[in-house]
Amino acid sequence: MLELAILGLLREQELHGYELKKRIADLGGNRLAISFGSLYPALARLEALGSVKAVEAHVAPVSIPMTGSLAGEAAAFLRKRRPPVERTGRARKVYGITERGEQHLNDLLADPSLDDKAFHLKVAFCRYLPPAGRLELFERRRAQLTGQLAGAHTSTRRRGEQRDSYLRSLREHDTESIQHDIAWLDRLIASERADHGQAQEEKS
Amino acid sequence: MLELAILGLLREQELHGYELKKRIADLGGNRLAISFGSLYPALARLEALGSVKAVEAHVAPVSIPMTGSLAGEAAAFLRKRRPPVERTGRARKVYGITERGEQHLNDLLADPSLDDKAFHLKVAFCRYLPPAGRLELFERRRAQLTGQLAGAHTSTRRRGEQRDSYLRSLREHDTESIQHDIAWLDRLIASERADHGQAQEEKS
DNA sequence: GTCATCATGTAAGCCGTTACATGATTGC
DNA sequence: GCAATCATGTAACGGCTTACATGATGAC
Repeated sequence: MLELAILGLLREQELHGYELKKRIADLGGNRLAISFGSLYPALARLEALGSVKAVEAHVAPVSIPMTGSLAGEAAAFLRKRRPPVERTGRARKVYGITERGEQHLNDLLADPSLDDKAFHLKVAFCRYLPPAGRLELFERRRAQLTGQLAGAHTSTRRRGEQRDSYLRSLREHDTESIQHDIAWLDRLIASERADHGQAQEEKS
Repeated sequence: MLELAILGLLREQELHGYELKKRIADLGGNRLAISFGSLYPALARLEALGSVKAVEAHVAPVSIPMTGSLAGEAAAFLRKRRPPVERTGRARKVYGITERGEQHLNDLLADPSLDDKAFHLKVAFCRYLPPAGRLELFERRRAQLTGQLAGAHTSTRRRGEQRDSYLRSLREHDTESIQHDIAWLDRLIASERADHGQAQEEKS
């Protein structure tokens, strides 16, 4: 979950831990906020796995031109030349995603777990999935939600349930929320299929 | 969280572990499902704390009349008299809430944490809260959600954000969902205030 | 000169999970 | 007789949190 968020964000741009934390938090209106105590060890883990590696910061708009790719040795040299005292607080470690990391991200996006948080993240990064993978993701989630809706129907009306207006209101609101989610998924699915159809046409 | 669910359910009726698990799961359309590996230790913990105690099952509509309180010794005796071979699978341990447990439940309902799951459970059992506590619960949640909405406004429009239609759609849908939640809370709050007003009138 | 913010990390602990072990009852 | 379901528990492990430790920079 955390790793999905990290890799997804790094895939777009190199970032250091502190910044990653902020981005992850606002990736889901604070619902996905995580602590440093889990972020830094996660980064270390990903680095050990080779999914991520520390790189020189070309963070400030222009610090050293750096025309695109500047291989590992040079980057490492530059990083070591200024351990303390720069222009920033305690030395930042800027991370970038590796090729292995991109594969790792693909794996995480494909994995079948679909709890609320995981699904949110997967949608946030589903642009990195092939169209078929996206469609499958949306449809799996849809099936899951319709299942929950069916469950709500049959489970309703236990003793008490009827008398307690709060519980009744809660269930009603839940049902509406799920239906709202399903309607949204249906729009996503429809537009995905439309794109797919278009792509097919262009091929022929 | 687990303890809140257990105490909330036991406050209404005595139940055994296996049944509790099912009830907890459908208290939130499977979003709150928990495993036995956390349920049974939690029950043991609550029993050790004196919030809950094992009682004789008067589970089948009428088994033994049991006029109200029948103290621990007798209950234990009855329970031990039939370890295997009854009418049920492996001997069930039926739990009931104690007075300490009711206090414990009140404490848990009052505690300030308000993540999605905790809030869901608190609403499910808010009938056990005094009217003022309910109102406070709803309003704290409302404030939290409006905060998230404000955050979404300012954080939008990072690089990429604009171009990625999935991320845009996700944020849009999130915003709608939160607004839907707030509207629901507003109805709850209004009706709570109406009840409160009525209660006040009746007093005078 | 002191406070807020930026920045990285470690250690202890909580709360939950999966996997395993056990066994009785019911229905086919 | 065998599988599904009911029923209770333990052990190992995972992922995240809080609290702590450290320190630099910039603003006032």
